[in-house]
Amino acid sequence: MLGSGCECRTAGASNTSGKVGNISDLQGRGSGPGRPGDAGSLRPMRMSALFLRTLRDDPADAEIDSHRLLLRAGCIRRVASGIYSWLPLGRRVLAAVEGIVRDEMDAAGAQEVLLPIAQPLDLWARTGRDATYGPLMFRLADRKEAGFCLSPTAEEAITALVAGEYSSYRDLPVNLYQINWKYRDELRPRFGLLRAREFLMKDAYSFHADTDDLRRTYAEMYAAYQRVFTRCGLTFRSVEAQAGEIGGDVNHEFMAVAAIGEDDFVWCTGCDYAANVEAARRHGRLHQEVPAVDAPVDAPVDAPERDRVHTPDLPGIAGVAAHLGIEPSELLKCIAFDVDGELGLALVPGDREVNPYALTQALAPRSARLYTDDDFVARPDLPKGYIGPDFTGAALVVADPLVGEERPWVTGANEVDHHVRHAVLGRDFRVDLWADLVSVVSGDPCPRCGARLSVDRGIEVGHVFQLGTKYAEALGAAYTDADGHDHPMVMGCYGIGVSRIVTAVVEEHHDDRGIVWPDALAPFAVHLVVLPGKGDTAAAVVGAAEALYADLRAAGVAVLYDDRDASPGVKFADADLLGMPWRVTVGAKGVARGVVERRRRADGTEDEFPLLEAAARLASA
RNA sequence: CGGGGAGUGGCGCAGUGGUAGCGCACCUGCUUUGGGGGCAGGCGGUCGGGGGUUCAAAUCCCCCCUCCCCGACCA
Repeated sequence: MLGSGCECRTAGASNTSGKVGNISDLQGRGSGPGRPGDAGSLRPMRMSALFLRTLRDDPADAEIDSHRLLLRAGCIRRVASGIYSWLPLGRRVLAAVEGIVRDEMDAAGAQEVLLPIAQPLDLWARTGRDATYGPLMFRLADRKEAGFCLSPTAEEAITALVAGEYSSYRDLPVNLYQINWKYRDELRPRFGLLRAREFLMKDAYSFHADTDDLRRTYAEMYAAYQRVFTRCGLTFRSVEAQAGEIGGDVNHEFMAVAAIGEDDFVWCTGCDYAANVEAARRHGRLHQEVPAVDAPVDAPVDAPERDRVHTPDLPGIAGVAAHLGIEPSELLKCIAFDVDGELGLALVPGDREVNPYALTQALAPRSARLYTDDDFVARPDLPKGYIGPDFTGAALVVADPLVGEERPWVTGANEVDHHVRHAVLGRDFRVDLWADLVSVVSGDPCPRCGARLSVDRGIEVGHVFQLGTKYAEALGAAYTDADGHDHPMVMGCYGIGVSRIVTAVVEEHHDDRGIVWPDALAPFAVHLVVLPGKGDTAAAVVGAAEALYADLRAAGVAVLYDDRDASPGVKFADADLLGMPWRVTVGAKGVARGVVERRRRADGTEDEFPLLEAAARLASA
């Protein structure tokens, strides 16, 4: 599985060394000037001059560790809900992530562009997405009342751009990317940078003559993504995702494993199967024995006749189970859905939930969706909470194979405040269609190998799609083939949440004292602390620290020098909070013995160097 | 959008009708110096905004704004 360590790969073009934990990995990081999200090289800095104020107390509105620590460490400050300023330390981390992304995108053959953030709504009308995005888009009007939006993504803009430039199969393929701010007016921004309304995203778009060519680039980008997240120090999994309504066949999400993540994903403990909860399926009985559609099933001989029980004011599974003294799994849950305007019922055991995506998939090409509260209001004959599988108004009954077990069920009586016991498949109710319907839970069998599946939470840090021709057709991105025929270009798109990675990294790499930056992302490689003390030796200690600082600068080491007039406790606490990979202490104790001390933030291990050799040793450590 | 909570100095908080406070941070001085030390003295607040009640409003009433949390198809 994927480890959390930093891959043996340097972060910037000017690196000369590739050893893990090498301070020089931080040298010269950054890219050329003028790009959004480019902080330039990592210059050394005196802490007395750094724009930084650390917070001793936790901000009251920060709920998760990464948000709390990024605020306390002075990396970010909130400006509005879901909108943040990036201060120098945070800015450097963001730039480091950008550098890695840029490095891998360039290596994968993608070319960097920069598209406008302010985009005309007309452009979005051409694909109809101005309507589907709806209030999720920030909208504005210019002085002539022309509509604009702040780009939430850029398929339209890039496709229109390519359509205007390229028209021949000889031009293809081409893969373009940008790193730019994106805007989504989220229903509920939360968790700091995790669900923000303004966020930095790398979005790439590839254009191809055919699907085979798309698949080649898709595979290359997939591999590049794995390198990006590995280099960022994230523990992650790539998972199969549900093909959304946006179009496209194959797509994968990259999930950083995190308890506070907003997305569940499923992975197999026995093979490499992994999928998000929408796309995930368990190994159901469909794979072994599939009852014929509408086939009667023999009832167990000894099943008692079904009988009604009074269950007043108990429209929920848990309440009914408790009332009757049975397990939720003994109940048959009947979920109402709409299929092309008719009522359908989905049957699953009471301890299971219907996966709405699985239902939709099972009934395709018919259009199916679960009932909402409004639907129930429109159907007062349907006793929500007391629906049984034999409800006479149901045009279609779909059941998960878990319902095919030969046993009696407790289920709704189709009458408010009443359930029935001993409802038996084949005798008391029918099933029109068997389909995998339940959401996967931990412990379910893997659909590929049968081993145990596990459900975990993650932060979606990347997503790759094979889009197909939807956008090319809508925006006229076509090419002429060798025979002179026109075809729409086949597209892929590939996103990475750059600012979200920063939060995901802190979630994974911190302790109770502060952030523990991975080497590849740290704002500085070395946090140099001077402890002059009082007395005759103070000047000598400061002199030694100043000399070491100068030498490290000369050696090109990214060093943050805590030259403040503060107590040792304050300096050490701040060093722990800020989380640079190495802390180097020049104090009276050490200087008296002619040494400086070095401490690894990640594990607390310490060692010493002779004062005179310190700069050279640290620069090449 | 529904429910809940909160807006008082940079951060964390107290203050329920009568002169706006505490801790941290910040400034000055002294002291201390290997894990957020001590003493003394300071700077800093339209108490989210508007309206109202009152002799008097951070405090009571009305409206608005902002922020946070939970939920927003599982019967």
